[in-house]
Amino acid sequence: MYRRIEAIVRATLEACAAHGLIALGDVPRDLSIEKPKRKEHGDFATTTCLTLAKAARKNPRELAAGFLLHLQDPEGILDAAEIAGPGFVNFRVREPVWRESLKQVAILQTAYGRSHEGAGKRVLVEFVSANPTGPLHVGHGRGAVTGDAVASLLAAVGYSVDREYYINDVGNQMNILGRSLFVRYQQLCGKDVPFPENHYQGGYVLPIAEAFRAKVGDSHVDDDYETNRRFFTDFIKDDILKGIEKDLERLGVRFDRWFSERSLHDAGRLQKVVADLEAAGTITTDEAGRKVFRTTLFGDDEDRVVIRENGVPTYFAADIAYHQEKFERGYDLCIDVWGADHHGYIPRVKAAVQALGIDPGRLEILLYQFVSLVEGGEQVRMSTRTGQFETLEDLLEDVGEDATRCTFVMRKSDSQFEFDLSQARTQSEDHPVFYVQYGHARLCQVLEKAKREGHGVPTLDSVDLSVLVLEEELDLIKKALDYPFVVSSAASVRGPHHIVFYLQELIGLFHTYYSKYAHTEKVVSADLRKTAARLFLCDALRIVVSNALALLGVSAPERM
RNA sequence: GCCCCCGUAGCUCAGACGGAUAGAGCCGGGGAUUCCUAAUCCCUGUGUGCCGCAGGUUCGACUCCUGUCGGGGGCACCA
Repeated sequence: MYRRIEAIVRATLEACAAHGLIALGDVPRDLSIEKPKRKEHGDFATTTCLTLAKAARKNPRELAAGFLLHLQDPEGILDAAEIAGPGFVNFRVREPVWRESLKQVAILQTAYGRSHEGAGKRVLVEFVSANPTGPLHVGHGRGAVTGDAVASLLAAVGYSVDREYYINDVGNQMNILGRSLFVRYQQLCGKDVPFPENHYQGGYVLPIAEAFRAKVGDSHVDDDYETNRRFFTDFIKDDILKGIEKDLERLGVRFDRWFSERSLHDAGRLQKVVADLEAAGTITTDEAGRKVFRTTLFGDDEDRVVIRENGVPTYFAADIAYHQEKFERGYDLCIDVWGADHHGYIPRVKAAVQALGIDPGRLEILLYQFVSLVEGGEQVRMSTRTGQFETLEDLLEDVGEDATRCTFVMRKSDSQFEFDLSQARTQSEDHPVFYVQYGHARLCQVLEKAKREGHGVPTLDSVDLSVLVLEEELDLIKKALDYPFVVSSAASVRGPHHIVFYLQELIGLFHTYYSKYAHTEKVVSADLRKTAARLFLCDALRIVVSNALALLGVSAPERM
């Protein structure tokens, strides 16, 4: 519907230009069709007459009058178009057009809401990518849900999307982790060794040490850790990764690929990319013998070391190679979902991408702000190293998968929010997600009941929607028809939270409708024409809600 | 010191490109169920929401610019 209004406005503007009212060159590409907040202002409104007034050197209202004079509505979908306020033009779409349009939902079914804006483009969303040094905590949950929902949104608007987890399985943290295992293992074997400072103290290491001992016995107690490092790090890393995968699976997050940083090292990609950039002159060797990437050439604050004096590459070096590798795989767009603590890292990665000859616009960094946990008014500090954190698993256990996902996805990712754990646990049954799910269940049960009484959802040709004359019914139709637009705009701003708000509004309208007419104009009644039309409407609503929930990764129960 | 994000109702948050009277949910009070699910609905609440504050741009600013205050985060040869 939005598109049809846009077409009318554009055609009208062209007609205006033909009559010399405005210059065609002044017509913006984006016509700013909006939905008025107030119902009296009609179904759609445009502000183009206000914006064009200046260039046309005309009074906005006068221009709007000219606009109406040349109104192009060949399909005759408009009921009214009028000037309002300083120069708005409000449109009211004919009711039969609205009703008829509802058939789109039934025609498209699960494809309703999808579009082709991203058709032919491949995008890679890389997210979570938490170091495999401990279980996922609540903060990671936000990154996981955000990344997953954004990926789904992009897929819904036609992109071919892959989800990827980058495993930082190289470096000092791995080393410390391996030693944490080693020492715990030694302690289990009865050896009195102190637990080193700054190592992973979390309780989760103990069962891993036990499993390790169960597997290898006491034979490695006296190993020299340094020479046997890989043995320990691999064991604990694999174990932790398995746990991470399990938590994510439970959250409904599945990756197409788990990409190991080590594989980049093993394939010699770091050396290669460094050599290439050296040849290009963007990496130079300094007086101390370090190789430095001159990211300042691309707008970074300072140059960044990629190969240390001792020849060991930095994490950044791996990241350059990783991004190069990602783009080489043929993605048109790469989205990295990072916690806000990494924001300082953006300029150098952008610089790297640019130095590699890739348009930095093809790399998008989506930051999500931290979740600050509050328990009974007290701030809960989180640290993997000290083992103090609320795990994602516990949260899932306490509040459930759907509420957890919804909690994260209903907030704009770049706003910080306070998560009250005690409140989340005690009030989990009041969560907005259930409001929406209940609405879905209610729709299903109405359809179910109708079926039991011999009323199926009518076919497209047989249904007569003209009997849907109640104001609430038209409101519902309009809202349902808004869905594709909501999906596109949510996708373009990478903001899945818009879907949640939309769902609440849609379901709210339905609950109101349902309750208001529970005694008078029920869906299933003796009036067969009304019953058929209303079942058609309910089924359309069910489709919209179910599609939207699927997009968010939240289940759509048929009964509750 | 420099950089990034946030600041909207008592609380948690929306507010798409600058537009008409800035919205939800939660919380408090009252009511609705012989009838498609009451995990729902309806009414209502104290609060004149100085949209953190002060300027600026504009016909018009919660939205854009500058400054300022408050909160969070960053400023590694850690990942």
